[in-house]
Order: sequence, then C-alpha cells, then structure tokens
Amino acid sequence: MSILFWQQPYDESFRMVADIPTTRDKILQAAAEITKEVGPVNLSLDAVAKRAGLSKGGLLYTFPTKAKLLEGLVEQHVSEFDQSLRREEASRNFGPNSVVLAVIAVYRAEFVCNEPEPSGILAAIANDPGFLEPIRRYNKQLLQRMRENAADPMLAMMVFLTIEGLRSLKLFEMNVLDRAEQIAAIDRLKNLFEPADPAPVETPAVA
Amino acid sequence: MSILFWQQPYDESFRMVADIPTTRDKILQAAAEITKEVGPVNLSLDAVAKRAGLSKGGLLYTFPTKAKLLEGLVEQHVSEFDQSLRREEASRNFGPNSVVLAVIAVYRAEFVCNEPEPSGILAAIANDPGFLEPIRRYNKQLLQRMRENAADPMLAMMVFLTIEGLRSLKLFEMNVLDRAEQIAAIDRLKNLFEPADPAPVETPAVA
DNA sequence: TTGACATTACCGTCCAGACGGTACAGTACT
DNA sequence: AGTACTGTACCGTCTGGACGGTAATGTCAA
Repeated sequence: MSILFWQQPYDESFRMVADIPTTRDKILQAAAEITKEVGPVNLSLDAVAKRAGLSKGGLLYTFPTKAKLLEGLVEQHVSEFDQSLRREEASRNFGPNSVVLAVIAVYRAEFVCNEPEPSGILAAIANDPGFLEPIRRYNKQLLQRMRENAADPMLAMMVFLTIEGLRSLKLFEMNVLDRAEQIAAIDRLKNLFEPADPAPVETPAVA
Repeated sequence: MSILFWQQPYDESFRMVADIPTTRDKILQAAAEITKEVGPVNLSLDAVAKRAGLSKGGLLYTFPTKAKLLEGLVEQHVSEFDQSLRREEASRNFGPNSVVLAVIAVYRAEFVCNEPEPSGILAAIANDPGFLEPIRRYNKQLLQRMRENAADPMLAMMVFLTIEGLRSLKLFEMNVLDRAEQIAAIDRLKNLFEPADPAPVETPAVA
C-alpha cells in the first residue's frame, strides 16, 4: 500500500546508464505523458499499456497493480532528484551552504536543459493522497539539512520556498515565466550565497 | 466545456454575506473535503451528494454535469482570491507596490487565520488539465500587475515565487513549515517593501 | 377565494460503459 | 528451461448521467 522503494523484480544495476530504456522506464514515461495530456483521472492501465507499446498483460507483469505503478512514479521522482542532489553536494565537498547551493544547482540544470516535469507524481497523489507522505518526509528532511548547513537559516528557508514556487509552476505547466526569467530567478538566489559571480552564462547550449 | 464564470440559475447577490450556506456552497465544500480525504480520482458524484446531504438527483439539479461542478470549484478558488486582493489593493489606494503588498497581505491573512486550502482545484485539474488554463491566465496577469506596479520588478517576481511556494506547500498539505515559520517568511517578504515595520500584529482578530 | 398551471428544488432508480484485475494459453528470445 | 512478454476472454464493481417522479411554493385569471 504505502511501501515505497519496493523490491524490483530484477537487478538493474548492471545496465548501462544511457542505455535503451527498460520496459519499466517506458511504462513510467507513458504514464507521465498520459497524465499530462488527459489528467490523472483518465490514467487507465489500458491507456498506459497502449502508449508504452505493450499489452495489458505485459504491463501487469511489470507492475502487478496500479498502486505499484503509481509507487514507481513517486519513487522515480524522488530518487532521481536525490541522486542529483548528492552529486552536487559532493562536488562542493559538503562545505558550508553546500546543500542550499546544491539544490539551486540541481534546479538550475533542470531549467537550463528544459527537462520536462515528470507529472506522474500528480497521478499518484490524485489516486491516493497517501503517496504524499514519503514526499513530505523527504522535503522535511531536505529543508532541515538546508537550514543546518546554511550560514543564514532564514535565507535557506526563503530559497526553499522560491524553488518550491518554481517547481510548482513547472509541475502545473504554469508557463507564467519564460525560461530566461526562471534562470534569472535561480541565479539571483545563488548570488545571495555566492555574491561574486564572475561570468553568469545566460543561454548555455543545450546538450 | 471551458466556459468559466457561467450564469448561475438565480441571483445570489441579495443573500446576506455570512448567511446560511446555499446548497451550492455545501456541495462545493463537500467536494473539496472528499478530494482532500480520498484524492481527486475518487471524487464521485455519489460521494459528494451524500456528504452534502442530498440525493444524486438533487446534486445534478444544481450542477448538471460533473464538469460544471469542477468549474464551480475552480471559479470559487479564483474569484475568492481576486475579491480579497482587490480589497487590499483599494485599501492601499492603488499606490506604488500596492499590488505586491496586497498579495502578501491576502496570504498573510490566510495563514494567520489558518484557512484550509480549498483543495477542490486539484480535483478539477486531475479530471481535466484544461481547467488549468483560466488559472494560468489569471496568474500571468497577476504577475504582470505585480511587476508593473512594483518599484523593483525582479523583487516582485521573487515575491511571487515565494508565495507560490507557500501556496503549493499548503495545497499539498506539505506541513514542512509550521504556522509561525510561514508567517515569518511572509513578514520577511513584506519587509523587503516596507523596511520599517513598527508594530507587527502577530494574531489580529478575525473580523 | 379558488382552481389551474408553472417553477423550483429536489428524490430514487436504472443503465451502458469503463475500469482494475484475473486467468491462461501461446510465443520468441536467451 | 526460463524469462519476458502477447493476446484474448472474462468478471465484478463503480460511475456519470438520464429519467420519471414529487412536494412545496408562486402566479394569475375567474
């Protein structure tokens, strides 16, 4: 029911990073796409199977129940962010303000690369508010870490809120700000911690 | 389909402000409550009718289709905010920064009074992402007005984002910050525009 | 004042269709 | 032989919504 990070049927750790997507990945992406297009309510297993290019039986082989699929959506969302975050923290040697700066860096990269928001979590939440719990826990912990590691905890909180604002705008595809404005906002945040930014890259090439 | 603010069956303008709730109001509140409890996907007309204390037939008399009910949810959300905002703007005589300050004031009041988030909009969005469009339009216009009216447009944008962050945390009941912290964050924003705040009222009486 | 009809605000029932899930036989690759 | 599916058929449940009724209230002419 609410068991997040459940055991996967097989070990994926041997797979290459930028390899061809697994069936699992294809299903998750299909679910996110459908959610974005027709809304979480209309996310049916039939539709996901069709979009992912497999049969319903095949889908239910990978995800035995719809709840497991939704769990997969949430798990992917959280773990992908966390991995990026830890990487950024490590590159800053876990020094002062490293958590805040890492958070900023992760979102900056996301906005620069114009990565689509995996709106699948909306589907999960819409089906069962209980899926919010792990996200709640994660965010609580994240904010805690940001504050403890920051020179100015209050400022860290403001950064958290601003980022959260950007994130929610993206989640709802609320294109109120264009990409440049979003990046400018993030850089403004960054400058609160690193006042001297010698060469702010305005429009870096998209890899 | 996407006609917001549709004609209501009768003129409610004669009704007193703090009067007994109309059937319409009861239905809308019931829908919001159910959404919060069991998630937008499980918002059924039967459940709403039961919660609101009338039959399904009666519900469908007030809202001929489910889509109309969802429209009602969105419309209520937007119009209630807008009314509060205009009132706050007027009380500041539409002077410089009045829009930004009004937005801050509205949310401050909301957090101080601990008003519950009408999570009904989540239900609307979950059923049909098209319901985001009017909200998108409104927010775009709001941000525009905040910027044009503000002494520092960039700062106005940061305020908008921070408020948006607080709002999304509340929408998802992401109780990461306690009430005092949220109010402190809002006051910090306010002080960016009104540096000298002589007597910040902590818990003003609800009028 | 009364009878005829209209409108409002509902109730209770019914139904076609969609959905999640099961079951199982078959198949292609490793 | 096992893994990872395909494809079809099916079941029970839930859902939106159509529909026919009904009680209360209002309107208006005779």
